[in-house]
Amino acid sequence: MRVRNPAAPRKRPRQERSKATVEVILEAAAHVLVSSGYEGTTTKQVAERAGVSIGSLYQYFPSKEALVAMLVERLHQRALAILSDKLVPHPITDLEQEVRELVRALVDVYAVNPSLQRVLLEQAPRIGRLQVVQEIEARVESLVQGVLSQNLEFERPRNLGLVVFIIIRALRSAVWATVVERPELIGAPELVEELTALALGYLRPRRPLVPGPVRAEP
Amino acid sequence: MRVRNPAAPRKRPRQERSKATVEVILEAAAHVLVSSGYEGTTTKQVAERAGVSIGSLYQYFPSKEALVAMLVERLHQRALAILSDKLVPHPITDLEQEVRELVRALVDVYAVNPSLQRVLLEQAPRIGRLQVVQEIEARVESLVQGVLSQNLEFERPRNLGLVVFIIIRALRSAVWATVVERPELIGAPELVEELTALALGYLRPRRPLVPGPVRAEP
Amino acid sequence: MRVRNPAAPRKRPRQERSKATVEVILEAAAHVLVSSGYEGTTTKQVAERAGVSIGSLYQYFPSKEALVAMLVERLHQRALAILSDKLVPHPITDLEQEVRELVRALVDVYAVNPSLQRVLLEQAPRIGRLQVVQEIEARVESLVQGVLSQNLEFERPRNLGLVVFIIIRALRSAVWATVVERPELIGAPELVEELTALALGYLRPRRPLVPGPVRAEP
Amino acid sequence: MRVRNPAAPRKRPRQERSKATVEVILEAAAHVLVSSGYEGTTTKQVAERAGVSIGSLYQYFPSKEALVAMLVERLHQRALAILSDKLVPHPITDLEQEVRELVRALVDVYAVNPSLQRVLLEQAPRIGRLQVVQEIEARVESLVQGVLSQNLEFERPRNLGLVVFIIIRALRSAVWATVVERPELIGAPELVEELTALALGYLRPRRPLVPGPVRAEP
DNA sequence: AATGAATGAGCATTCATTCAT
DNA sequence: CATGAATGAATGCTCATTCAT
Repeated sequence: MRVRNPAAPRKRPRQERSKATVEVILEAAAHVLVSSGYEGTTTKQVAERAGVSIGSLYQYFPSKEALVAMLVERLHQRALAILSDKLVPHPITDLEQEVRELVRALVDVYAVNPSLQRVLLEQAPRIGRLQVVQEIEARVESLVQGVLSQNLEFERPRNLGLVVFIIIRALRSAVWATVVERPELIGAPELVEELTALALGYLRPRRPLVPGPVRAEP
Repeated sequence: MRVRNPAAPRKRPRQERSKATVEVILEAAAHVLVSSGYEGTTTKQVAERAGVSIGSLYQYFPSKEALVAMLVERLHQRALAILSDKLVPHPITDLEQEVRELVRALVDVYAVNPSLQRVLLEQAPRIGRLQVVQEIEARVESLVQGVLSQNLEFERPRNLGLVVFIIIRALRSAVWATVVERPELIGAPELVEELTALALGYLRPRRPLVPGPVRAEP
Repeated sequence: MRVRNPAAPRKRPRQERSKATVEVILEAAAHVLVSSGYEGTTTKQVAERAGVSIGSLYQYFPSKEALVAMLVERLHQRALAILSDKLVPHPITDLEQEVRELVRALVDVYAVNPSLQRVLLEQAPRIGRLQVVQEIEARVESLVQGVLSQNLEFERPRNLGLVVFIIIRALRSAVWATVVERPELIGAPELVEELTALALGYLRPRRPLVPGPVRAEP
Repeated sequence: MRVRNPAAPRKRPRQERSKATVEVILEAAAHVLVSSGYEGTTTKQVAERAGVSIGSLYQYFPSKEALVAMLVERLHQRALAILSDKLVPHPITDLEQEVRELVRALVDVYAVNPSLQRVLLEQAPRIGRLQVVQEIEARVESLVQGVLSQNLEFERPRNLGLVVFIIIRALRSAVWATVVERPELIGAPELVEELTALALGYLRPRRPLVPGPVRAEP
């Protein structure tokens, strides 16, 4: 009766050689996943590309799933680190500027190895729906809702939950699509401006959030 | 040894019985794909569910890939049919109403058998990137651009291509996410209103597109 | 979730070709099991020896275990058929003759392909402890006990259950050992005589079971 | 590529520490063999349970087979030690008593760690047919034959070799079966009596072996 | 000696596809 | 045209064994 959780790394490597091997395997896995997709990726391919034996791969990752799970976990830890700073509840003094920065952070998150993210998030079965992922999704949503609820007032009654749901999906997908289909736009100020306009135009608060010179358009 | 293009249907069935068999196989394939995912689907399962022999399946589809490709093609043809009506170049008299209807059409497109669309669009490797699909994508984009370029004038200079790219991705993903994650909202007028607001807020033309009473908010 | 019983044959072959394939596979399996032992037997070896592809083997037997289980079942069905006739409860008129015949039947059972029986009964994990086997063991024991309890009277009080347990093991192992270690003795009347003497000497009833000429030794 | 005889221990440990390590490994091996069977036992498991590295295990045993062989050898040496005392050729004065003691010795031999004996004798491939084992088998057989030939006279002409062969197998298997299937009977005087009866009833000499009071039953 | 990371042949099993009937 | 038996390359994974440290 082997009941080990197949998505847990087999051992925490302590020695240098081990750590290096783990890294080399993870890098190879990322590469192969990108070029072959989840199902198309074989542990043998990964081992070969990593320049280690198939046995070594299984020394550190008890299954193909565990290998991919480790990659997914790393990905999300990085994403969370980038986003959580900006999403700490706080009074907003300049909505436009804050949205702009959030958009920039979002672009940063998705701009790193998007092909890998695609495979990991879309194709990897269940793994993409991992605990960590769910948590982060929910957390981002509630952070955004928290920030908005304390700082916005709409012209008409709106379901804030739905607004948050929509704005997150809209922004994320627009960024995502840009990264995948128009990578040359990454880093262009124009992209950030347009996405900021998308968000602000949608939120469209009743009155300027900051006292200041009257603006033609709130 | 694959020598033929494996994504082309082996024959155009002309006889009634053949046509029926093809339909029955496609239905079975759709069903199995939804319940087992792309890689989890076996041609044998499909043949069994269709009530035909595996040999017959291969009579009509030279490969598993061709079978799935046929399904993808039909999906996109249906989507195109739904959308193209609304996207014929024409002078816009009521932007808000047109956008609302486009949003409704979009919801209609994605609300039909989303589980199947999910499998077909997300999991099926390369097939999702089929020629037909690319063409339809491009066509929708150019239709939207055509409509907008003849009817909109922005407050500030904007890259219309980028605007179209972004608005399409934003709307499409928001609809898609709703279908997948909040299916109970499908059909709710609230959803259509919010998505319409998303689009209009982003486009935000300088002045009302139609002569009429001055509105506080364009 | 595949929960098929792995020891059940995958299909009941109805067609001639199938039946022949099954037989050819079972023969090959028996051969390989004898020469390589249970663990040493690979499905590939079996398929090769049978002259069929590995895929065909799995068409008829869903696992290595199922393949061996089928062999075990056949073995025991044959054994039971041979023994059950002699063990129907009945009044014994000539104990010596009956024991002699039972011994002959026992020799017959174990004389057929003993090497295979050895592998199947000793090495095959759990399979050897299959339902059928347990049932047959118990049935033989109770049949023997039934026959003896109605026909024997001992000089001293004895635990009949233990007597039956011992006599069955002693006889069976002696036969078994002969088959394995002294196969040339199979069929020799001498062997049957000695084994009969072993059984009768152990049972040693108080008085002759049949009226007849006085015998020096009861 | 195995070049050395894989069943020979790699070195004769001379130092205390080495000897202790060997013992600890053997104990661990015994334990793991019992709980996992021969094929289920991995050298890694054994090393871990022994608290030594896998490298150290291979320092003392060149192969898994050699490790098991050492255990088998020890088992048989112990058995031989127990039995050979009773089997030194000597004039028999009280056959019944001698047989009884031999039976007791036999029970002692098999009653110690029967689970391990089972694995070692039944499952371990070929190892069970080791040279040492064969020798011991033959020696016991000849010892028994020696004792009997000098002390017994049968009513009818019998093949003494066959008699010895049968009685050894019958007794041994009955004891073995008891140990495995009815362990609660080990140590019960009843068991020894029945097995003694089995042996005496089979040998059934023409006349009492010792002068003394006439007995109703030899 | 001791360690444990690394090795890789080998295994049971699956499934898209072919082709004789 | 239909059938389904047959095919066999390919996969994830194990474990006895080696060898650099």
